[in-house]
Amino acid sequence: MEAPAKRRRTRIQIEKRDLILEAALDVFSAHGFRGATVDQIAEAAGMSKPNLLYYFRGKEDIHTTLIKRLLETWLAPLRELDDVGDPISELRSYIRRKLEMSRDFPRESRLFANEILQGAPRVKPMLEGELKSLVDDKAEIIRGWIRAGRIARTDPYHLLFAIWATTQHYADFDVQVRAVLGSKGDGEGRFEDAARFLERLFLDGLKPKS
Amino acid sequence: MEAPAKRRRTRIQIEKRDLILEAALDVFSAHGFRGATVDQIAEAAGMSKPNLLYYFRGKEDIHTTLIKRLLETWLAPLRELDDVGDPISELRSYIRRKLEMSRDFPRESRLFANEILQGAPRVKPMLEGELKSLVDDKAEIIRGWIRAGRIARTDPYHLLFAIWATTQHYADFDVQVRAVLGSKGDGEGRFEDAARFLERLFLDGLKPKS
DNA sequence: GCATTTTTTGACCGATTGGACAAACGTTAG
DNA sequence: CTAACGTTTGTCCAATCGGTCAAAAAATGC
Repeated sequence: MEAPAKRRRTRIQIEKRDLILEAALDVFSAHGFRGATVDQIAEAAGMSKPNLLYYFRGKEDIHTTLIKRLLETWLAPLRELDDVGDPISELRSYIRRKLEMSRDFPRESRLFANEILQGAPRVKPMLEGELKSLVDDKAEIIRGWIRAGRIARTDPYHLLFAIWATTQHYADFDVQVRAVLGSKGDGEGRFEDAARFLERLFLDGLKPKS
Repeated sequence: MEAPAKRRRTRIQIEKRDLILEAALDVFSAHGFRGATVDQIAEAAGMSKPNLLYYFRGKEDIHTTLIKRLLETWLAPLRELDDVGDPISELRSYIRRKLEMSRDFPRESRLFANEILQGAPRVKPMLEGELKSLVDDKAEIIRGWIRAGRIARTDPYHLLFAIWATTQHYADFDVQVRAVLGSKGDGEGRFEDAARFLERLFLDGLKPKS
């Protein structure tokens, strides 16, 4: 039979594809796209290379499938940001969720960082389309908060950039963070310290002047 | 004669080595170490591959030379941070200099980011040694400012992480920043906006409570 | 000038890469 | 049991990789 392109998927096909994507996430996030080899992924998934290529059309196919999946969970926290609640606690929980994602899904963060660093050859359209319009929406919400005097005057876009940068830093630059903190950064305490620090940094500076 | 290992360098050797390093910075920062090929670097430098390999022992040699050079300029701004002046203006100029480096040396920033993302295989010792002790020193200075009540109470390490993350973000995630800002981010105005935003973010939140 | 040294290159090499393929093996429905 | 379909693998291939080498070309010193 033909490779599983558009056809109905078997139970085995679903399981094996998941297994491969899990292994590929390990390898791609650790070595980048060019640095990763199909053999490495196959071995990490516990199967032979031709077997792996029975489930995916090729290296590129695995990578794009992985990134497509990642983007959904990656943008979820931002989607939840809305103006029904208190602005400060909305932003607080957004920062916290982003930091938790760096702690719980560092491989996904590094995979994304790698893609952007290389010039986003495979996701540029999504950045300019879906991401941009989502950010535009949320920036308008934040501007509304500013107009209503509920948070301090600030640039919504650069605010979001700063939140992304600071939270993802703990996943993407993990080696450096650990190296600098030394034994202090060994457990998971560095994430709690970071949470405390970032909350103070962003929120104390965003409260409306009283 | 043998390749230029320890021997005295000719005028041509100095010029060509610089030319190669310049080309290699382009290629490595755009594709990462594994993603870059010696042929690409040679072509970017306008010479044949064997000619390039006459000036450097190999791909690895080019990369380490490049990173060694980069680290000096990269840590310079942090070295200048001392406690002779006003804490707030010291931090302000540190943030500004780091942001200017992202604007003026984005390739260097991406080269470094790439290295860290891959687990810092070539600079881990430097991170745990030189960088850590430098940061420890500066953290002690910041703690002194806090004890003296000259800036607000905060975690010096995570403060530095946040400054690194936010400023380097504009170089490392440049494609994403441009995509989200759209036409607004076309010129160099985004750096001025970022400078204004970051200054407010860090310094308004760090002023001692009055 | 000429001899020596430095620089440049075309041709080549072994290793690794992503991928193709057909044959073998398992599984399942009648 | 058996035919049909799904799964797995050993083997192979062309392309690309980093790097070598000897010989030609250019520069340099006298």
